[in-house]
Amino acid sequence: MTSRQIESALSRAQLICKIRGARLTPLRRRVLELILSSDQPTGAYSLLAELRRGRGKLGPPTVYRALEFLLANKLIHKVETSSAFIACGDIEHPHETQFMICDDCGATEEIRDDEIVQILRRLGEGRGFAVERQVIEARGLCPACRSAQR
Amino acid sequence: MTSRQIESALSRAQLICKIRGARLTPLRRRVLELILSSDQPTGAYSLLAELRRGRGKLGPPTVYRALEFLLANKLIHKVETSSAFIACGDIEHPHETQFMICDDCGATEEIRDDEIVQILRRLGEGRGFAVERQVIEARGLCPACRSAQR
DNA sequence: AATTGACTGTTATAGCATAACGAACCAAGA
DNA sequence: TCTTGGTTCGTTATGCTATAACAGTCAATT
Repeated sequence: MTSRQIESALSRAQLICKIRGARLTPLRRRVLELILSSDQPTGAYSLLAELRRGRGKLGPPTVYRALEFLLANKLIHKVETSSAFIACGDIEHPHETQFMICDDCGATEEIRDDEIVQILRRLGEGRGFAVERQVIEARGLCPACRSAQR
Repeated sequence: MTSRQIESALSRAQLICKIRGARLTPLRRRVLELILSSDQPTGAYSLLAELRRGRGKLGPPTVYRALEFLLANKLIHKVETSSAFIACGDIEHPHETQFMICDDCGATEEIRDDEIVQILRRLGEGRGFAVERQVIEARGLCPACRSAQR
């Protein structure tokens, strides 16, 4: 992502928060910026290390609280199988998301397929479950690592 | 699960391992037994505590290695969003699996839908990904906790 | 100025997982 | 039988992920 694109994403996030009455504080904005700046999912402690470069000694709760806010406002997603965080690709339209993750290089692609979301929801309903959140992640090899292996 | 059912499952696991040339040692068998005995997913450290009751002081690697073996032989599944382990419902037929998990009581139901598996695989293929493993978990409220809330 | 509520800082701790090394065990061939 | 090599297990130490609990800060409102 270019720094121009990052600025744009931050501005849009700021606007969305304003509309919702949520406060994208400097700390939260900074964490979002760090996540946007990385094209790979980022771990909480890696973010913490970056934060410390600018703000001195901070504890894990500082970054985890910021992440909690960003997740609640659907500005980022958590990749469960990597315990890492990635910027949401379309913050204007909150959505369930799916990930393809390369076991080799860690490349993580956000995909968005409504059919699979509907099917999983129906599977839940059929059993009386009220599905609140879906975690759908496929692990394997990305195209680049596939060719490299041959 | 009744103790008769547990015995049956253990025998079948033993047979499957024998056929495969895999060794279901006393330790691994004991860990599987503990997992079978619980109808909820069980955490590694909880298993460790149980093991210690019979065998004295043991370290985490002991139980994690046993879990690794049981996972590799598809005798158990890992519930990623709970960091916990649950017995496989059909060890004779290895399969991708999905889970419905209650955020309230932790009840976890293994479901098995081929359609969703195929769709996710195709989503991967369409992007050049070779999908090796699928994690599909729906979190929400189980029927019992739904009624209790009203 | 005082109060309230949200946000952040700080310390401590809990929970999950693996690295590294050595001992015990076991199977297979010399 | 003896050795050899591989697998399994015990043990210690450590690393990574996440949260509890409490104190300080700040802004907006009363």
